[in-house]
Order: sequence, then C-alpha cells, then structure tokens
Amino acid sequence: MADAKTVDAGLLQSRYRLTKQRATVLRALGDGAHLTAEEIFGRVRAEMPGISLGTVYRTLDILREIGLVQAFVMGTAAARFEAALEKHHHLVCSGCNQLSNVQAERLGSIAHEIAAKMNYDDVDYALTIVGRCEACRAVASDAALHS
Amino acid sequence: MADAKTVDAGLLQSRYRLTKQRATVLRALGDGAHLTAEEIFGRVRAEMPGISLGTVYRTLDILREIGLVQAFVMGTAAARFEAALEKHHHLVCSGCNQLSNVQAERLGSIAHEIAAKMNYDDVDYALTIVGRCEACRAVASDAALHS
DNA sequence: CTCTCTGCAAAGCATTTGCACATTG
DNA sequence: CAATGTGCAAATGCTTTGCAGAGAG
Repeated sequence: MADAKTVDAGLLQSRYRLTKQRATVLRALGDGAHLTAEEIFGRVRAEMPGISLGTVYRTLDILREIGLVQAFVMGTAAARFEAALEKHHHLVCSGCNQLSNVQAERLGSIAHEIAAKMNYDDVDYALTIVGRCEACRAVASDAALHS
Repeated sequence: MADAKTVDAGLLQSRYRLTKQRATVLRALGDGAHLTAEEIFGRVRAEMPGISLGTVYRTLDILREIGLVQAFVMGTAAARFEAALEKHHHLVCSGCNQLSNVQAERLGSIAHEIAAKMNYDDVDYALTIVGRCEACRAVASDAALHS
C-alpha cells in the first residue's frame, strides 16, 4: 500500500510540503515497528538532532491524514504509530501490551454490510483482539504456584 | 450480560466492596448511554453531590475489571464508558463522532481462530467501524456546493 | 517572495495518585 | 475493628498550540 517510492509521492501529491522532517519520520517507521511518538522522536533525532517532539506529533498527524501512517490508541499509555502497509488488524497481549499484526480478510464484507445497513459510507474498520500471550500465561501460572 | 440484579452481585462476588458510589455509577449507565467520565460524574452528582471525579474514575476502572463496564477509547478525546450488556461492536462517525452499537455474530470465530493461531488465550475482541453518517454526508455535499 | 513548516516552551486535558478521614463487612 | 474506599487537590504524562524565525516551492 505504501512502499519507499509512494511515501514521498504521497506527500507530494497532498497539499503538504515534503520536508526533511517528514521524510525522516516516515523512514523511522520503515521497518514496520509499532512505535510511540517518543520512540519515533528518538530514532529521528539520531539523524536530525534538532527536531522537536512537537514536530513529530504534527508530522504523524499529517501522515495519518494522508493515509501513510496508522495510529493505534492504547488505553492510558501513549499511542503507537506504524507505517500503513497492507490492511491488517491488531492482536494485543493484555499482560505485556505486545502488539502484533494479523490478517482477517473475511472482515471486510462484515464491516461493509453493517455500515451499509446503518447508511454510513466512506467505511473503514479495525479489529482489535485482546488476549494473553504465551509468555504472560507462563508467568501467571508460575505466580499461582508460588502463592 | 449484566442486568440490574447482577450488578450488585458482580460487586459482591468480587474482592471489592459494594459502596453507594459504585452502585450509583452503575445506575448512571443503566440507560445504555456512552458517556465520558465527566458526564457520568454529572449524572452521579445529581443524586450524590459530594462524589468526586477521582472516585468516578476509580470506580469505572474497577467495574471494567469486573466486566460490568466497557470502555471505548476515542482518539484524543475522553474515553466513553457504557454498561456491558450484550456483546456488541461500535460504529463511529468520522464527522461527528456519533457512537452506535452494532452486532456482528460472525466475528467470534474469526477472532478466536486468529488468537489460537498465535497461541493466545483468554481472548476478547472488538470491531470498530468508522464511516460517515447520513447527516455528515449531507453537510459535506452541502459545503461542496457552496465552495 | 509567499506560504507553510519548525523549534521552543508553555498550555491543555484526561486521568491518576497521596494522604487523612469515613465506611464497609 | 481492620481493611477498603472516598474526597480533595496536586501531580502526571501525552498531546497540542502560539509565536517568531527558517525553509520550501
């Protein structure tokens, strides 16, 4: 959905300017990680020491608006951002908050059906699955033994 | 999933005490509304003027832990809470943030399949559909005409 | 050259928390 | 009574914003 080439093109085609900061923020998400704004700030600062956290937030907001970045809002903790590659959903561990990407092709028709029934258009959808990962399960049963 | 009776029972069976504040907060959500903590605070204060917002937050947290309340985290805005009645999902308007409940029975098997594949247990899932409601669509096309 | 963007630092806001007193079971 | 819960108010932490100077097209 957005490879290295479409990244800059995406900005150029939008009403936004292509600046070093924006390109760098996008590159920071290039490895598909789910990062907080602060973590992105850290990565970006490595090659652009003068950048400010405010700019990172502003940039992420723009990139999200254009569709190049996807945000995942955690409960209380900081939101996590990732490059919008292919459509996917999220599996979160209730114990350690580990975030994984998962596919769910069959979802599209379900979501669109529901939206149509309610007379909504411009439809998008996101499935979040919450569960306990293997590691956290181990820790939990371990704790039970020692109590 | 939680009618008037199970409400108090839920608290009693838990490791938490049944206090007036907790019962009142639960009652405030009795009509199925999606309310922010501040709005709940307003409702509760009507019949319990001395209650504090901090207590509302603490109570909502407990009720969520017990499973009597479901929280829906909006992007930047305040989270919205509702009584956990039957399993359902959310349809949000991207224009006005109107939040509606929708059913999606077919989702369960999909979510569990995915979680199982990743070796997660204790699975829950939530589908959020985002779209533009009829009213906002009308406003948008209206604005286009006048530009 | 003009319009947009950025850095900086301060503000905003939802939510959390420490502490002393009140309540519950 | 002992353990929990509550009110109050201050603190926290993520995110946003106003402003003046810098940079893109």
